[in-house]
Amino acid sequence: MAQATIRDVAKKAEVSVASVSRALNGHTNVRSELKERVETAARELGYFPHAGARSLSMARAHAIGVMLPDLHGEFFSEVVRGMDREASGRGLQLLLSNMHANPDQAAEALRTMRGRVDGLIVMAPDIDTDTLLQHMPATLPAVFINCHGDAQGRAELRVDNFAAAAEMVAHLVETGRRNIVHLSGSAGNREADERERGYREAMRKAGLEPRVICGNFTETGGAEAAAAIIEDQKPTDAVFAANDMMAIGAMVAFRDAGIGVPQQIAVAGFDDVPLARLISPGLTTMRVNIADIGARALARLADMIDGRDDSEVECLRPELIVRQTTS
Amino acid sequence: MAQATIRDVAKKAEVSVASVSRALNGHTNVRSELKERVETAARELGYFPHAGARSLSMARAHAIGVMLPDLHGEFFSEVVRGMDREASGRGLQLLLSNMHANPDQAAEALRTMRGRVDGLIVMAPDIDTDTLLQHMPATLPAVFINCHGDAQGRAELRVDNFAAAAEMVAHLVETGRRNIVHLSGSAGNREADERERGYREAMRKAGLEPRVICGNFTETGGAEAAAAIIEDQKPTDAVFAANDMMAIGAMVAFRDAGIGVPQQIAVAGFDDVPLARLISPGLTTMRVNIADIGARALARLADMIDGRDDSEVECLRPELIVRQTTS
DNA sequence: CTGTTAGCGCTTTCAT
DNA sequence: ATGAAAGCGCTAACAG
Repeated sequence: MAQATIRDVAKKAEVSVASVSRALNGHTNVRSELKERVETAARELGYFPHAGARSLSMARAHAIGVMLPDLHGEFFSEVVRGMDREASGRGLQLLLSNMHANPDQAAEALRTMRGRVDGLIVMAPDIDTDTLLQHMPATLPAVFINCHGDAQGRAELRVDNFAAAAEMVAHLVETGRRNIVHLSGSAGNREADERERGYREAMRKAGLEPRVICGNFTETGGAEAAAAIIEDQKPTDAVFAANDMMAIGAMVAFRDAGIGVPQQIAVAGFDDVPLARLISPGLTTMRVNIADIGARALARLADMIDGRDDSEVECLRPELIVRQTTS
Repeated sequence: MAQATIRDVAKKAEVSVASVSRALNGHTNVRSELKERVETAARELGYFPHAGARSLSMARAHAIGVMLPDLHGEFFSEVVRGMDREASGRGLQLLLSNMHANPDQAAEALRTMRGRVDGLIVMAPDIDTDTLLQHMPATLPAVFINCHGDAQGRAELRVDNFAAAAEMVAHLVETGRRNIVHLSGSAGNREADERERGYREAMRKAGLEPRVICGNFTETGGAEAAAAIIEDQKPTDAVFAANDMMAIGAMVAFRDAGIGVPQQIAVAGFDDVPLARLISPGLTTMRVNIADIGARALARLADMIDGRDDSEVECLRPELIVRQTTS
């Protein structure tokens, strides 16, 4: 036998479907005797309301669509955890869609969200925002995280890579470093560019000469850069890598070459991956609070769904984590 | 203006809604001239089909409900990644629900899944399966992962924690360890219990005295346990933690205390989270292929939804990964 | 307080 | 090949 419907319950309790609906949804205008009869009938039939039908009728899905790229490890779980933190309190569920950097797949996923969710959180650093917007209803509330391109007035959330990188440089300068080399991230990557820009700006402000070595966000790249620095022989007392993995690669390479970290060369990264505090010496880095990004995105989206307009571009500021001290 | 509906498209294209439905869903019995008219109208109106209405009408949601406990980090992302791997190819989306070890919340989450998903994957090590079953439609296909209690003939997937833990202990004994302490997981957690049972059994078999410190699956817990071991001064040459994060916490604590790992104390974990091989020294552990669990659960569920019966209890056996050698 | 009825937006017979 | 109409399971006026 198929699942019991509200009509089956109504028949069994000898009332109308409207009364069943009222009774089960805790409306006050139902005699308690009737309410009890309905509850008994529902229990006996193993009845569960059909959330799909419910949301069609109420024009409210109580779900948020979440589009994420093929994220690895911590990052993925943290961002989802942050969303969940805000969602569960609001009675919202998360409909997940990983899009594997494939625009067609992403478009398809976006389309199938319509009518199942009340809003969308989209994180698609590799896909042009324009393309995405073409595949989602214009009236569907949405928040874009670190998007690529013009969000056309949609709500946005991004990480303030520029300011954060500048803050790191300022910190290094403050602790007496002068010859600070920047290991940049992959060319063309938006985050990498912003971090480099922050570095250059802060160096300029401090009256120091910038020196940039091109990297690629990998541990190996960090090691190679370290080798180049050693080879080069130019005076260097700090390396600021565009992410932690490069920083770690460089740090290990320096250590292997007998260079004291941080005594001779301080090494700083960006992200605060878990490994950053587990390695020794700890890595000074900028903590991007990933869970907060998810939480914030969801909170804003929930507000939009409740009718509050929002087309702001909000910037989350990473936090400086000092783990290398030259005492 | 609200979102365009199929009726708006029909009106604009001057055809019936039935034709619009047929045209847009690629049915063959539509004149191409008409089909084109419909597509144009849809485009001009910015029409996107309402997936919710669609699934009500077709009695098929093309979504899977996923109930997970409040998993930390890697584990969470890996299991979801595995599910996604199988789901996206089948055109299924994942509706996520984290239940925070709270049975009431879990029950509520389960109820709201009815009518939005075609099946359920439930992983709730802390909650009695009986309770869970009471809150889900009897006819809804479901796969239980590592559930706690009698699944009453429902499809099950579990990890052979008992045998795996025993294998780890045997390995430690084989490499000369004798005073092996077990850091247990959260009390009442089924996996934790099974791993402890495997430990005790293997110790008994080896004629060794078991020693268990209660943990909680967290890195901090591991660190605290290590402190207790150091404090305690009882001879200890190996620590087998019920999961990797505790093992890592303990390892770092030992290192900070100047204790050689693995020379003085070998540390072993369970799970093989990605971090386990990045940390130094590497962590000897039991590899639970987490992504595979998710993938397997989803594959079985998809089969059930397609009508294939399944009430099997499938056991996945973790694999020993040796990274610490005492040479 | 309770029942009747008209949708929510779509698919799918059943006619034509 | 196309249209009219009857649902899918529920909620929400609108009457009484």
